[in-house]
Amino acid sequence: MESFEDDAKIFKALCDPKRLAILAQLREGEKCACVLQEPMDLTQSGLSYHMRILCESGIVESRQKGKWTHYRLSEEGGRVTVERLLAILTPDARKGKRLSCCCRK
Amino acid sequence: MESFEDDAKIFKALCDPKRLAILAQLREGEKCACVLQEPMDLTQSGLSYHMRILCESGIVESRQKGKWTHYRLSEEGGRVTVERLLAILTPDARKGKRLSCCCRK
DNA sequence: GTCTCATATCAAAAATATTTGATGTATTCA
DNA sequence: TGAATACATCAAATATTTTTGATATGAGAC
Repeated sequence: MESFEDDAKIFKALCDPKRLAILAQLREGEKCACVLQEPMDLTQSGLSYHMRILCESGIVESRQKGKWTHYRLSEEGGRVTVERLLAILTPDARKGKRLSCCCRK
Repeated sequence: MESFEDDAKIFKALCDPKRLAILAQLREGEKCACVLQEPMDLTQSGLSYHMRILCESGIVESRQKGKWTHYRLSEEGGRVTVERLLAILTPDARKGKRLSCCCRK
């Protein structure tokens, strides 16, 4: 079972507008860091910081080729992310659910 | 079209372990604030802060009943959240995609 | 009406995340 | 080999989020 911290880390990757803008670029296909940085309001080290968060969440994968780093959406990472989201948001069907009663006292 | 900020706000609700723990409680069904707070390491105002973020994201709905506030997962909010996640993570199938070439210079 | 309870809101403090600029490390190219 | 390029990493500055404690609001009980 995933911990709340592990799940939080996945969704942390998605909660920043700049990272979402980066992901939007990656939907078009694999891109290297310099191409990703070009249209964005980010320094080189700023981009590197965000790419690390995206990669550590599992949502993005990277590949070295010579002096370039190429980034792409991870199929597996996306699958896990959707799976975790559904697990978090799907009501529990178990019997004997506690009611919303506040009159315990 | 959703803005990156709007989407970020949705996922911001999911990127904190305490909020994920609250959502886990709500999977069991509707609960009032005092019931939610009981098992958590949160002050009353701390819970209220997190509930606001969850409600503003659309993922949770609230209902007043006398002096109690009852919270529950929003079916519509969940649907929108999954939809946005898929939109963000699904590769773009458009023709003419830019390649990952770094050799522009 | 007054009292208590459940919750929201506010401002200050504390914690965490992001940005920035400098520096380090490979790698390519001359 | 030495210079330039692409990127990562680090520490300090800045910005944002979360926590805390005090106070406000509104409902029900008395």
